[in-house]
Amino acid sequence: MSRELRILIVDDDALVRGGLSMMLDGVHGISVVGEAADGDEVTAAADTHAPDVVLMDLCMKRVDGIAATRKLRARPRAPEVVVLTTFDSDENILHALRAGAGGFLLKDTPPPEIVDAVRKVAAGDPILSPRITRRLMDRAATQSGAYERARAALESLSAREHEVVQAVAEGRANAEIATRLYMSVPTVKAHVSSILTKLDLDNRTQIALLAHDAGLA
Amino acid sequence: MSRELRILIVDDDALVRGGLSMMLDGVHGISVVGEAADGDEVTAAADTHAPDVVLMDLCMKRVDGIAATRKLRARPRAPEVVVLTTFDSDENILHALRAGAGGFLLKDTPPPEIVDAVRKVAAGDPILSPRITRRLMDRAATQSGAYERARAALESLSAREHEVVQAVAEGRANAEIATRLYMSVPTVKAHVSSILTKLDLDNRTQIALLAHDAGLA
DNA sequence: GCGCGGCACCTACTTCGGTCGGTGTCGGCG
DNA sequence: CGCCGACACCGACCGAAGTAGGTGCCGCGC
Repeated sequence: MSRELRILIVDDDALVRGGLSMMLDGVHGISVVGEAADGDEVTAAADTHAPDVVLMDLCMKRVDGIAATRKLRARPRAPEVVVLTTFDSDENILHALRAGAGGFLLKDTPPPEIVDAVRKVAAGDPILSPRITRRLMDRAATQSGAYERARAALESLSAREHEVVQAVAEGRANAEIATRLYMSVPTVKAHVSSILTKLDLDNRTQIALLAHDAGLA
Repeated sequence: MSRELRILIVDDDALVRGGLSMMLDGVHGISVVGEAADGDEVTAAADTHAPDVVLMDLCMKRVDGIAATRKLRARPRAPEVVVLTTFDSDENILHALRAGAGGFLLKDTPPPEIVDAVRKVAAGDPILSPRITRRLMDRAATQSGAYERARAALESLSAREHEVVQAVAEGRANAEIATRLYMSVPTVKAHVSSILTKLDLDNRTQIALLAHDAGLA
Protein backbone atom coordinates (compact mmCIF):
# COMPACT_ATOMS: atom_id res chain seq x y z
CA MET A 1 0.00 0.00 0.00
CA SER A 2 0.90 3.66 -0.26
CA ARG A 3 2.44 5.65 2.53
CA GLU A 4 0.50 7.10 5.43
CA LEU A 5 -2.06 9.81 4.92
CA ARG A 6 -0.82 13.11 6.27
CA ILE A 7 -3.50 15.18 7.99
CA LEU A 8 -3.51 18.83 9.01
CA ILE A 9 -6.13 19.94 11.52
CA VAL A 10 -7.38 23.53 11.48
CA ASP A 11 -9.64 24.78 14.24
CA ASP A 12 -9.38 27.71 16.61
CA ASP A 13 -10.51 25.62 19.54
CA ALA A 14 -7.61 23.70 21.05
CA LEU A 15 -9.99 21.18 22.60
CA VAL A 16 -11.50 20.32 19.26
CA ARG A 17 -8.07 20.03 17.69
CA GLY A 18 -7.05 17.69 20.46
CA GLY A 19 -10.15 15.58 20.06
CA LEU A 20 -9.79 15.25 16.32
CA SER A 21 -6.10 14.59 16.58
CA MET A 22 -6.68 11.85 19.11
CA MET A 23 -9.44 10.38 17.00
CA LEU A 24 -7.34 10.25 13.83
CA ASP A 25 -3.73 9.88 14.83
CA GLY A 26 -2.65 6.32 15.25
CA VAL A 27 -5.52 4.95 13.23
CA HIS A 28 -4.02 2.64 10.69
CA GLY A 29 -2.69 4.50 7.67
CA ILE A 30 -3.30 7.96 9.08
CA SER A 31 -1.07 10.38 10.89
CA VAL A 32 -1.78 13.91 12.01
CA VAL A 33 1.21 15.95 10.94
CA GLY A 34 0.19 19.36 12.21
CA GLU A 35 -2.40 21.69 13.59
CA ALA A 36 -3.31 25.31 12.98
CA ALA A 37 -5.50 27.58 15.06
CA ASP A 38 -6.32 30.15 12.46
CA GLY A 39 -6.83 30.74 8.77
CA ASP A 40 -3.63 32.76 8.67
CA GLU A 41 -1.49 29.92 9.92
CA VAL A 42 -2.90 27.45 7.47
CA THR A 43 -0.76 28.17 4.44
CA ALA A 44 2.42 28.20 6.49
CA ALA A 45 1.46 24.92 8.14
CA ALA A 46 0.63 23.43 4.76
CA ASP A 47 4.06 24.49 3.48
CA THR A 48 5.97 22.84 6.29
CA HIS A 49 3.86 19.69 6.67
CA ALA A 50 2.68 18.98 3.11
CA PRO A 51 -0.56 17.33 4.22
CA ASP A 52 -2.70 15.15 1.96
CA VAL A 53 -5.91 16.23 3.66
CA VAL A 54 -6.78 19.32 5.65
CA LEU A 55 -9.61 19.15 8.20
CA MET A 56 -10.95 22.68 8.24
CA ASP A 57 -13.25 24.26 10.77
CA LEU A 58 -15.48 26.85 9.16
CA CYS A 59 -16.07 29.54 11.76
CA MET A 60 -12.75 30.99 12.84
CA LYS A 61 -11.73 34.37 14.09
CA ARG A 62 -9.40 36.11 11.70
CA VAL A 63 -9.40 34.42 8.35
CA ASP A 64 -12.43 32.21 8.00
CA GLY A 65 -12.33 28.65 6.79
CA ILE A 66 -13.81 29.47 3.40
CA ALA A 67 -11.06 31.91 2.53
CA ALA A 68 -8.42 29.55 3.88
CA THR A 69 -9.83 26.73 1.78
CA ARG A 70 -9.81 28.87 -1.31
CA LYS A 71 -6.19 29.83 -0.70
CA LEU A 72 -5.13 26.24 -0.10
CA ARG A 73 -6.87 24.94 -3.18
CA ALA A 74 -5.27 27.59 -5.36
CA ARG A 75 -1.80 26.23 -4.67
CA PRO A 76 0.09 23.74 -6.77
CA ARG A 77 -0.24 20.19 -5.43
CA ALA A 78 -3.16 21.39 -3.32
CA PRO A 79 -4.23 19.18 -0.43
CA GLU A 80 -7.81 17.96 -0.31
CA VAL A 81 -9.93 19.91 2.14
CA VAL A 82 -12.65 18.48 4.35
CA VAL A 83 -14.78 21.18 5.89
CA LEU A 84 -16.10 20.52 9.39
CA THR A 85 -18.80 22.70 10.82
CA THR A 86 -21.62 22.86 13.31
CA PHE A 87 -23.99 24.74 11.06
CA ASP A 88 -25.38 23.43 7.81
CA SER A 89 -26.66 26.68 6.35
CA ASP A 90 -26.91 26.79 2.57
CA GLU A 91 -24.53 29.73 2.69
CA ASN A 92 -21.81 27.68 4.33
CA ILE A 93 -22.27 24.67 2.14
CA LEU A 94 -22.27 26.46 -1.18
CA HIS A 95 -19.39 28.73 -0.27
CA ALA A 96 -17.32 25.80 0.86
CA LEU A 97 -18.04 23.85 -2.30
CA ARG A 98 -17.15 26.83 -4.47
CA ALA A 99 -13.94 27.29 -2.54
CA GLY A 100 -12.95 23.80 -3.61
CA ALA A 101 -13.70 21.68 -0.56
CA GLY A 102 -13.81 17.98 -1.36
CA GLY A 103 -15.90 17.13 1.66
CA PHE A 104 -18.38 18.77 3.98
CA LEU A 105 -19.13 17.17 7.33
CA LEU A 106 -21.22 18.28 10.26
CA LYS A 107 -19.52 18.15 13.64
CA ASP A 108 -22.02 15.62 14.94
CA THR A 109 -20.58 13.04 12.54
CA PRO A 110 -19.50 9.97 14.50
CA PRO A 111 -15.70 9.50 14.65
CA PRO A 112 -15.45 6.35 12.53
CA GLU A 113 -17.25 8.15 9.71
CA ILE A 114 -14.84 11.05 9.92
CA VAL A 115 -11.94 8.67 9.58
CA ASP A 116 -13.65 7.01 6.67
CA ALA A 117 -14.35 10.37 5.07
CA VAL A 118 -10.73 11.42 5.31
CA ARG A 119 -9.67 8.25 3.51
CA LYS A 120 -12.24 8.66 0.77
CA VAL A 121 -11.44 12.31 0.18
CA ALA A 122 -7.76 11.50 -0.01
CA ALA A 123 -8.65 9.01 -2.73
CA GLY A 124 -10.42 11.76 -4.63
CA ASP A 125 -13.98 10.85 -3.73
CA PRO A 126 -16.23 13.62 -2.50
CA ILE A 127 -17.85 13.28 0.92
CA LEU A 128 -20.94 14.94 2.32
CA SER A 129 -22.90 14.49 5.52
CA PRO A 130 -26.23 12.80 4.89
CA ARG A 131 -28.19 15.95 5.69
CA ILE A 132 -26.14 17.86 3.13
CA THR A 133 -26.53 15.16 0.52
CA ARG A 134 -30.26 15.29 1.07
CA ARG A 135 -30.25 19.04 0.54
CA LEU A 136 -28.35 18.80 -2.69
CA MET A 137 -30.64 16.04 -3.90
CA ASP A 138 -33.78 18.02 -3.14
CA ARG A 139 -32.29 21.08 -4.78
CA ALA A 140 -31.46 19.22 -7.96
CA ALA A 141 -34.82 17.48 -8.04
CA THR A 142 -36.87 20.65 -7.72
CA GLN A 143 -34.85 22.41 -10.35
CA SER A 144 -35.15 19.56 -12.75
CA GLY A 145 -38.91 19.67 -12.36
CA ALA A 146 -39.11 23.16 -13.80
CA TYR A 147 -36.54 22.17 -16.39
CA GLU A 148 -38.62 19.31 -17.73
CA ARG A 149 -41.79 21.32 -17.96
CA ALA A 150 -40.04 24.21 -19.67
CA ARG A 151 -38.28 21.94 -22.14
CA ALA A 152 -41.55 20.24 -23.01
CA ALA A 153 -43.27 23.55 -23.65
CA LEU A 154 -40.49 24.73 -25.96
CA GLU A 155 -40.88 21.62 -28.10
CA SER A 156 -43.75 23.14 -30.05
CA LEU A 157 -41.62 25.94 -31.48
CA SER A 158 -40.02 26.11 -34.91
CA ALA A 159 -36.27 26.40 -35.41
CA ARG A 160 -36.32 30.12 -36.04
CA GLU A 161 -38.55 30.69 -33.07
CA HIS A 162 -36.09 28.81 -30.91
CA GLU A 163 -33.36 31.20 -31.93
CA VAL A 164 -35.57 34.14 -31.03
CA VAL A 165 -36.41 32.60 -27.66
CA GLN A 166 -32.73 32.19 -27.01
CA ALA A 167 -32.09 35.85 -27.74
CA VAL A 168 -35.07 37.03 -25.70
CA ALA A 169 -33.80 34.92 -22.82
CA GLU A 170 -30.60 36.95 -22.90
CA GLY A 171 -32.60 40.10 -22.30
CA ARG A 172 -32.06 41.48 -25.78
CA ALA A 173 -34.34 44.04 -27.45
CA ASN A 174 -36.09 43.35 -30.75
CA ALA A 175 -33.72 45.60 -32.68
CA GLU A 176 -30.72 43.70 -31.32
CA ILE A 177 -32.29 40.38 -32.16
CA ALA A 178 -33.10 41.58 -35.66
CA THR A 179 -29.50 42.42 -36.55
CA ARG A 180 -28.19 39.32 -34.84
CA LEU A 181 -30.49 36.99 -36.75
CA TYR A 182 -30.51 38.96 -40.00
CA MET A 183 -34.18 39.89 -40.15
CA SER A 184 -36.26 43.03 -39.80
CA VAL A 185 -37.62 44.21 -36.47
CA PRO A 186 -41.23 43.54 -37.49
CA THR A 187 -40.29 39.96 -38.25
CA VAL A 188 -38.79 39.56 -34.82
CA LYS A 189 -42.03 40.86 -33.39
CA ALA A 190 -44.01 38.37 -35.44
CA HIS A 191 -41.90 35.54 -34.07
CA VAL A 192 -42.21 36.77 -30.52
CA SER A 193 -45.93 37.10 -30.98
CA SER A 194 -46.19 33.59 -32.33
CA ILE A 195 -44.12 32.29 -29.43
CA LEU A 196 -46.37 34.05 -26.94
CA THR A 197 -49.52 32.43 -28.32
CA LYS A 198 -47.92 29.00 -28.65
CA LEU A 199 -46.66 29.02 -25.08
CA ASP A 200 -49.72 30.84 -23.79
CA LEU A 201 -47.74 33.68 -22.22
CA ASP A 202 -48.33 37.43 -21.93
CA ASN A 203 -45.00 39.11 -22.57
CA ARG A 204 -41.35 38.61 -23.42
CA THR A 205 -40.25 38.58 -19.81
CA GLN A 206 -42.19 35.40 -19.24
CA ILE A 207 -40.54 33.92 -22.31
CA ALA A 208 -37.16 34.75 -20.84
CA LEU A 209 -38.02 33.16 -17.50
CA LEU A 210 -39.33 30.01 -19.13
CA ALA A 211 -36.28 29.69 -21.33
CA HIS A 212 -34.10 30.24 -18.31
CA ASP A 213 -35.82 27.33 -16.57
CA ALA A 214 -35.21 25.24 -19.66
CA GLY A 215 -31.51 25.78 -19.21
CA LEU A 216 -30.86 28.26 -22.00
CA ALA A 217 -28.08 30.12 -20.16
CA MET B 1 -30.92 -4.64 17.45
CA SER B 2 -33.88 -4.42 15.11
CA ARG B 3 -34.99 -7.29 12.89
CA GLU B 4 -33.35 -8.15 9.61
CA LEU B 5 -33.47 -5.77 6.67
CA ARG B 6 -35.75 -7.11 3.96
CA ILE B 7 -34.49 -6.52 0.45
CA LEU B 8 -36.30 -6.78 -2.88
CA ILE B 9 -34.17 -6.97 -6.01
CA VAL B 10 -35.52 -5.65 -9.30
CA ASP B 11 -33.61 -6.25 -12.52
CA ASP B 12 -34.60 -7.81 -15.79
CA ASP B 13 -31.34 -9.71 -16.03
CA ALA B 14 -31.50 -12.96 -14.05
CA LEU B 15 -27.72 -13.07 -13.80
CA VAL B 16 -27.55 -9.66 -12.19
CA ARG B 17 -30.35 -10.56 -9.80
CA GLY B 18 -28.47 -13.70 -8.85
CA GLY B 19 -25.25 -11.80 -8.31
CA LEU B 20 -26.83 -9.15 -6.13
CA SER B 21 -28.82 -11.70 -4.21
CA MET B 22 -25.71 -13.71 -3.53
CA MET B 23 -23.83 -10.61 -2.50
CA LEU B 24 -26.47 -9.43 -0.05
CA ASP B 25 -28.28 -12.46 1.26
CA GLY B 26 -26.66 -13.98 4.27
CA VAL B 27 -24.73 -10.86 5.11
CA HIS B 28 -25.38 -10.12 8.72
CA GLY B 29 -28.67 -8.30 9.24
CA ILE B 30 -29.79 -8.52 5.64
CA SER B 31 -32.01 -10.96 3.84
CA VAL B 32 -33.20 -10.89 0.25
CA VAL B 33 -36.92 -11.58 0.42
CA GLY B 34 -37.79 -11.45 -3.25
CA GLU B 35 -36.89 -10.60 -6.82
CA ALA B 36 -38.75 -9.04 -9.72
CA ALA B 37 -37.78 -9.01 -13.37
CA ASP B 38 -39.88 -6.10 -14.51
CA GLY B 39 -41.42 -2.85 -13.45
CA ASP B 40 -44.85 -4.42 -13.64
CA GLU B 41 -44.04 -7.11 -11.13
CA VAL B 42 -42.59 -4.71 -8.63
CA THR B 43 -45.74 -3.55 -6.90
CA ALA B 44 -47.05 -7.08 -6.55
CA ALA B 45 -43.72 -8.26 -5.16
CA ALA B 46 -43.66 -5.34 -2.75
CA ASP B 47 -47.13 -6.28 -1.57
CA THR B 48 -46.24 -9.86 -0.82
CA HIS B 49 -42.76 -9.34 0.59
CA ALA B 50 -43.02 -5.94 2.32
CA PRO B 51 -39.35 -5.07 1.75
CA ASP B 52 -37.53 -2.31 3.62
CA VAL B 53 -35.31 -1.53 0.66
CA VAL B 54 -35.77 -2.09 -3.06
CA LEU B 55 -32.71 -2.36 -5.27
CA MET B 56 -33.94 -1.08 -8.60
CA ASP B 57 -32.31 -1.41 -11.99
CA LEU B 58 -33.03 1.58 -14.18
CA CYS B 59 -33.22 0.32 -17.73
CA MET B 60 -35.88 -2.35 -18.02
CA LYS B 61 -38.14 -3.45 -20.81
CA ARG B 62 -41.76 -2.76 -20.10
CA VAL B 63 -42.12 -0.40 -17.18
CA ASP B 64 -38.86 1.40 -16.56
CA GLY B 65 -37.25 1.75 -13.17
CA ILE B 66 -38.16 5.42 -12.83
CA ALA B 67 -41.87 4.77 -13.16
CA ALA B 68 -41.65 1.76 -10.87
CA THR B 69 -39.85 3.85 -8.27
CA ARG B 70 -42.46 6.56 -8.48
CA LYS B 71 -45.23 4.02 -8.01
CA LEU B 72 -43.51 2.37 -5.07
CA ARG B 73 -42.82 5.65 -3.32
CA ALA B 74 -46.42 6.76 -3.70
CA ARG B 75 -47.65 3.90 -1.53
CA PRO B 76 -48.28 4.02 2.20
CA ARG B 77 -45.33 2.65 4.20
CA ALA B 78 -43.22 2.97 1.04
CA PRO B 79 -39.94 1.07 0.97
CA GLU B 80 -36.75 2.97 0.39
CA VAL B 81 -35.47 2.64 -3.17
CA VAL B 82 -31.85 2.39 -4.22
CA VAL B 83 -31.42 2.87 -7.94
CA LEU B 84 -28.68 0.87 -9.59
CA THR B 85 -27.58 1.71 -13.09
CA THR B 86 -24.77 1.51 -15.57
CA PHE B 87 -25.26 4.99 -16.96
CA ASP B 88 -24.88 8.16 -14.98
CA SER B 89 -26.59 10.56 -17.35
CA ASP B 90 -28.07 13.67 -15.77
CA GLU B 91 -31.41 12.54 -17.12
CA ASN B 92 -31.32 9.33 -15.16
CA ILE B 93 -30.06 10.86 -11.98
CA LEU B 94 -32.53 13.71 -11.81
CA HIS B 95 -35.49 11.59 -12.82
CA ALA B 96 -34.63 9.00 -10.20
CA LEU B 97 -34.25 11.61 -7.50
CA ARG B 98 -37.56 13.18 -8.44
CA ALA B 99 -39.22 9.79 -8.39
CA GLY B 100 -38.22 9.52 -4.77
CA ALA B 101 -35.15 7.30 -4.83
CA GLY B 102 -33.16 7.47 -1.62
CA GLY B 103 -29.98 6.26 -3.24
CA PHE B 104 -28.33 6.20 -6.63
CA LEU B 105 -25.45 3.83 -7.27
CA LEU B 106 -23.50 2.97 -10.39
CA LYS B 107 -23.17 -0.69 -11.17
CA ASP B 108 -19.40 -0.58 -10.84
CA THR B 109 -19.80 0.05 -7.13
CA PRO B 110 -17.82 -2.57 -5.20
CA PRO B 111 -20.05 -5.08 -3.32
CA PRO B 112 -19.19 -4.02 0.23
CA GLU B 113 -20.24 -0.49 -0.61
CA ILE B 114 -23.54 -1.70 -1.95
CA VAL B 115 -24.17 -3.55 1.28
CA ASP B 116 -23.23 -0.47 3.22
CA ALA B 117 -25.47 1.69 1.06
CA VAL B 118 -28.46 -0.56 1.64
CA ARG B 119 -28.00 -0.28 5.39
CA LYS B 120 -27.64 3.51 5.28
CA VAL B 121 -30.63 4.00 3.06
CA ALA B 122 -32.71 1.77 5.30
CA ALA B 123 -31.73 4.08 8.15
CA GLY B 124 -33.01 7.05 6.16
CA ASP B 125 -29.68 8.38 4.98
CA PRO B 126 -29.33 9.21 1.29
CA ILE B 127 -26.62 7.49 -0.70
CA LEU B 128 -24.95 8.51 -3.93
CA SER B 129 -22.04 7.17 -5.90
CA PRO B 130 -19.02 9.44 -5.68
CA ARG B 131 -19.30 10.48 -9.31
CA ILE B 132 -22.91 11.51 -8.75
CA THR B 133 -22.08 13.39 -5.59
CA ARG B 134 -19.41 15.25 -7.49
CA ARG B 135 -21.93 16.19 -10.15
CA LEU B 136 -24.41 17.54 -7.66
CA MET B 137 -21.68 19.47 -5.89
CA ASP B 138 -20.46 21.08 -9.09
CA ARG B 139 -24.00 21.91 -10.08
CA ALA B 140 -24.73 23.62 -6.80
CA ALA B 141 -21.43 25.48 -6.80
CA THR B 142 -21.88 26.94 -10.28
CA GLN B 143 -25.38 28.06 -9.55
CA SER B 144 -24.39 29.71 -6.32
CA GLY B 145 -21.87 31.83 -8.20
CA ALA B 146 -24.56 33.70 -10.10
CA TYR B 147 -26.63 33.83 -6.95
CA GLU B 148 -24.01 35.72 -4.99
CA ARG B 149 -23.40 38.28 -7.68
CA ALA B 150 -27.12 38.88 -8.19
CA ARG B 151 -27.76 39.22 -4.47
CA ALA B 152 -24.96 41.75 -4.13
CA ALA B 153 -26.32 43.87 -6.98
CA LEU B 154 -29.82 43.94 -5.48
CA GLU B 155 -28.44 45.31 -2.21
CA SER B 156 -28.47 48.88 -3.52
CA LEU B 157 -32.24 48.96 -3.97
CA SER B 158 -34.81 50.49 -1.63
CA ALA B 159 -37.57 48.46 0.01
CA ARG B 160 -40.25 49.50 -2.43
CA GLU B 161 -37.96 48.84 -5.35
CA HIS B 162 -37.37 45.36 -4.05
CA GLU B 163 -41.08 44.68 -4.14
CA VAL B 164 -41.23 45.89 -7.71
CA VAL B 165 -38.27 43.72 -8.68
CA GLN B 166 -40.04 40.75 -7.17
CA ALA B 167 -43.14 41.41 -9.23
CA VAL B 168 -41.18 42.03 -12.42
CA ALA B 169 -39.38 38.74 -11.80
CA GLU B 170 -42.74 37.02 -11.91
CA GLY B 171 -43.29 38.35 -15.41
CA ARG B 172 -46.03 40.77 -14.38
CA ALA B 173 -47.00 43.86 -16.40
CA ASN B 174 -46.85 47.36 -14.95
CA ALA B 175 -50.64 47.56 -14.56
CA GLU B 176 -50.68 44.33 -12.59
CA ILE B 177 -47.86 45.51 -10.37
CA ALA B 178 -49.63 48.81 -9.80
CA THR B 179 -52.80 47.25 -8.43
CA ARG B 180 -50.88 44.67 -6.45
CA LEU B 181 -48.70 47.25 -4.71
CA TYR B 182 -51.37 49.96 -4.50
CA MET B 183 -49.74 52.58 -6.67
CA SER B 184 -50.37 54.16 -10.06
CA VAL B 185 -48.86 52.79 -13.25
CA PRO B 186 -46.59 55.82 -13.71
CA THR B 187 -45.17 55.18 -10.28
CA VAL B 188 -44.40 51.60 -11.14
CA LYS B 189 -42.62 52.86 -14.22
CA ALA B 190 -40.64 55.31 -12.13
CA HIS B 191 -39.52 52.51 -9.85
CA VAL B 192 -38.61 50.27 -12.74
CA SER B 193 -36.68 53.09 -14.31
CA SER B 194 -34.79 53.74 -11.11
CA ILE B 195 -34.00 50.05 -10.79
CA LEU B 196 -32.69 49.96 -14.34
CA THR B 197 -30.25 52.79 -13.72
CA LYS B 198 -29.14 51.47 -10.33
CA LEU B 199 -28.44 48.00 -11.70
CA ASP B 200 -27.16 49.33 -15.01
CA LEU B 201 -29.60 47.30 -17.12
CA ASP B 202 -31.56 48.03 -20.28
CA ASN B 203 -35.03 46.57 -19.77
CA ARG B 204 -37.33 44.72 -17.40
CA THR B 205 -36.48 41.32 -18.84
CA GLN B 206 -32.94 41.71 -17.61
CA ILE B 207 -34.28 42.67 -14.19
CA ALA B 208 -36.33 39.49 -14.15
CA LEU B 209 -33.35 37.34 -15.08
CA LEU B 210 -31.13 38.93 -12.46
CA ALA B 211 -33.76 38.52 -9.78
CA HIS B 212 -34.25 34.93 -10.86
CA ASP B 213 -30.52 34.32 -10.34
CA ALA B 214 -30.81 35.87 -6.91
CA GLY B 215 -33.29 33.19 -5.98
CA LEU B 216 -36.50 35.21 -6.13
CA ALA B 217 -38.61 32.31 -7.40
C1' DG C 1 -51.69 19.75 -60.66
C1' DC C 2 -53.95 21.84 -57.00
C1' DG C 3 -55.14 22.92 -52.44
C1' DC C 4 -53.48 23.23 -47.89
C1' DG C 5 -50.78 24.18 -43.70
C1' DG C 6 -46.64 25.79 -41.76
C1' DC C 7 -42.98 28.87 -41.97
C1' DA C 8 -40.43 33.15 -42.55
C1' DC C 9 -41.06 37.56 -43.75
C1' DC C 10 -43.14 42.15 -44.12
C1' DT C 11 -46.55 46.76 -43.31
C1' DA C 12 -49.79 49.41 -40.54
C1' DC C 13 -51.97 50.05 -36.11
C1' DT C 14 -52.49 49.82 -30.92
C1' DT C 15 -50.75 49.24 -26.44
C1' DC C 16 -47.15 49.03 -23.23
C1' DG C 17 -42.72 50.26 -21.28
C1' DG C 18 -39.22 53.69 -20.14
C1' DT C 19 -37.56 58.63 -19.81
C1' DC C 20 -38.00 63.27 -18.15
C1' DG C 21 -39.50 66.41 -15.24
C1' DG C 22 -41.82 67.68 -11.01
C1' DT C 23 -44.34 67.31 -6.14
C1' DG C 24 -44.57 66.18 -1.09
C1' DT C 25 -42.40 63.92 2.84
C1' DC C 26 -39.11 62.47 5.97
C1' DG C 27 -34.59 62.22 8.52
C1' DG C 28 -29.83 63.89 9.02
C1' DC C 29 -26.56 67.71 9.65
C1' DG C 30 -24.15 72.12 9.79
C1' DC D 1 -33.79 76.54 11.49
C1' DG D 2 -32.76 75.67 6.68
C1' DC D 3 -30.67 72.79 3.56
C1' DC D 4 -29.83 68.50 1.38
C1' DG D 5 -30.52 63.86 -0.25
C1' DA D 6 -33.31 59.73 -0.43
C1' DC D 7 -37.66 58.00 -1.13
C1' DA D 8 -42.35 57.31 -2.85
C1' DC D 9 -45.32 59.22 -5.80
C1' DC D 10 -47.48 61.19 -10.20
C1' DG D 11 -48.38 63.27 -15.40
C1' DA D 12 -46.88 63.92 -20.20
C1' DC D 13 -44.17 62.43 -23.88
C1' DC D 14 -41.99 58.95 -27.18
C1' DG D 15 -39.93 54.84 -28.66
C1' DA D 16 -40.32 49.93 -28.19
C1' DA D 17 -43.21 45.89 -27.80
C1' DG D 18 -47.13 43.33 -29.27
C1' DT D 19 -51.44 42.65 -32.65
C1' DA D 20 -53.79 42.13 -37.07
C1' DG D 21 -53.49 41.11 -41.45
C1' DG D 22 -51.17 39.91 -45.83
C1' DT D 23 -47.35 37.97 -49.09
C1' DG D 24 -44.20 34.34 -51.16
C1' DC D 25 -42.26 29.92 -50.29
C1' DC D 26 -41.78 25.11 -49.59
C1' DG D 27 -43.41 20.26 -48.68
C1' DC D 28 -47.39 17.31 -48.21
C1' DG D 29 -51.52 14.55 -49.60
C1' DC D 30 -55.56 14.03 -52.55
